[in-house]
Amino acid sequence: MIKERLKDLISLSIERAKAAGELKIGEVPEIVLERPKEKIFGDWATNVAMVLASEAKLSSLDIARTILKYLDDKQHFLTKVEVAGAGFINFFLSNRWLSEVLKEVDALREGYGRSNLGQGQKVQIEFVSANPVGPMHVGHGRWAAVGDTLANIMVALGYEVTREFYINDYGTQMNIFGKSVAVRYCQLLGRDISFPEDGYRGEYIRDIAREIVEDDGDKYLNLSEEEREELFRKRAYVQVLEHMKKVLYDMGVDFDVWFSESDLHRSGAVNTTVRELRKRDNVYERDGALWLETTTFGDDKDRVLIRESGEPTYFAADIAYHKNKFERGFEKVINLWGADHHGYVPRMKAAIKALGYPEDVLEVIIGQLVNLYKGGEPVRMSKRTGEMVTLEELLQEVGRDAARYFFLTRSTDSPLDFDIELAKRQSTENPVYYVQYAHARICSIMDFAREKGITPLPASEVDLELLVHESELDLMRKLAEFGEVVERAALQCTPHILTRYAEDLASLFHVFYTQCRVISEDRDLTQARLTLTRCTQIILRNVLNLLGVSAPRKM
RNA sequence: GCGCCUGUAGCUCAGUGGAUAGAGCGCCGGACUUCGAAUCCGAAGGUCGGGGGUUCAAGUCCCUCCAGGCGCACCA
Repeated sequence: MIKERLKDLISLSIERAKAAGELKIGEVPEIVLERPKEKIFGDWATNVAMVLASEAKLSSLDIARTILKYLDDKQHFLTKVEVAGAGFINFFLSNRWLSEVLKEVDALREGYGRSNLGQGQKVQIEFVSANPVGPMHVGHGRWAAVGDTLANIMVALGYEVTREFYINDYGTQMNIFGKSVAVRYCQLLGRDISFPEDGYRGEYIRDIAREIVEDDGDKYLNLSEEEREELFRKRAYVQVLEHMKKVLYDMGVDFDVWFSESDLHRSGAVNTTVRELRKRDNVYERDGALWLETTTFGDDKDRVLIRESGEPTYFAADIAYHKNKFERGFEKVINLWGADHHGYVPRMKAAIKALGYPEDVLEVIIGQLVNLYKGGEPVRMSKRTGEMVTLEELLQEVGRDAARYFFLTRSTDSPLDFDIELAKRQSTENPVYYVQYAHARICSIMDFAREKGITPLPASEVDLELLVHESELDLMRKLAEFGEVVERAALQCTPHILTRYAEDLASLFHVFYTQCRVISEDRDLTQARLTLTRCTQIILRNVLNLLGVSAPRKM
């Protein structure tokens, strides 16, 4: 890596200056190299002179000049080094290293951008985990896109990733769900009973009931209320779950594990977990309930594990779930939760500590909510009235590529305003089409070359030093950044930076295309530019692939 | 009241403690006899919510205030 070579070069220079008595400092600090925002400041810059200023009791400019004086570029991969601004040292690399980048891209293809950073570390990413009592909303779509993309990125970096969906198929809401379907069923068959106050009022409940009537008629009318509710709960649950799987699959998300909360109760895992917490002496009884002392591990109040009624809480099951995750050997567990659950984080972390696991094996990404708009007007959504736009409808309206891409353009810390009208109306100006257009354009150029009887040569046989135009160099520099961007997206859990990268890359290609003719009479230059074009195509595909967005040949 | 997130161009948002704060959309003006004009070029547009502090350097870190969102269950 060029960056490491530069660092060594700088360290060495500082050592020499020290030895010569021109810099009176202790240890040579960690050399920080950054990519300047402005290319007039070179390919890389370091702030080390400014960092040393106070210690060496010299102006940062003087230090920078001293470092420069002792810099020894034996290999001549630098074309220029300068001191600038408040004491930056800017490094300008020869264009040869950019040619090397093209050769690497061309050789590695879809492997470019991948690495073994993760070293096979076992990571579990739990996301979406929507309650199986109704259709998913657009917020779930955001977590689906973010979680799946993060998983793609981590897989590319050599982590062993499991995508997991936790099914909350237990507890009061499931009972209410069964009851809601049962009441609608009876109503459809002419019984005059009122709908429960806390029931799910969505139209989909009626649809499910109607299907049951169509399939089996009135044969469940004679069952007891309890029997009917239980039967319908199971039947409706399966239907809802299958539907969620289908919608997520249509969105390109394929979970490895669908983990049932009920199983934790059935298998006794919840009881075992509570017993272990008891054994560790972190629980106590009060008001007839069993409490976990989460406050000793950073929570602001203690939490109930077993209710007065003897039923374990959702929290107790969730602790058992996380214990199960660690028992399965995951070294890192990432949960994506909506902002409406952020208050839950300290208690979950506390529970993990209470079980004796280190706190940082669990990382919770809190994603802000999605606000839906239609033509500038907010769309009111309410679970109670059942008035909502489902993820399925959104996908049908705007399409998978646009939906995924849109969900990934913003930081998870920012709420996402999703205007359906806008997304549809702007469909041709949507950034996703901008990026895809660049790819389609490249495909078209490659076809054109073939029609002209030109066979593109491998990068290693092409004179890439011919690529000297500003737009060519800019494009190559952007290609060179890809690996770092992918790594940063993984380490900071910020998949959205990939969409920005994709747009930058597409933009630089469009500029290059406008300013440089790819296929011309100059055979060597044509080959060089075809190589650059092909490498751009490869990276566009790689980044779109990570985002789960298609790279069309034609649009 | 307490906690978390947010506040950056007309709008929607980027911005790993560094140099002249960026992009898309919108608005205005240009560019197709030649590889895809779903493109490109140019112009306009900013007290980075306010005030303190840390630092050689703050949109970024700390404190405080203001505004908005979301939480604060023996619900899930």
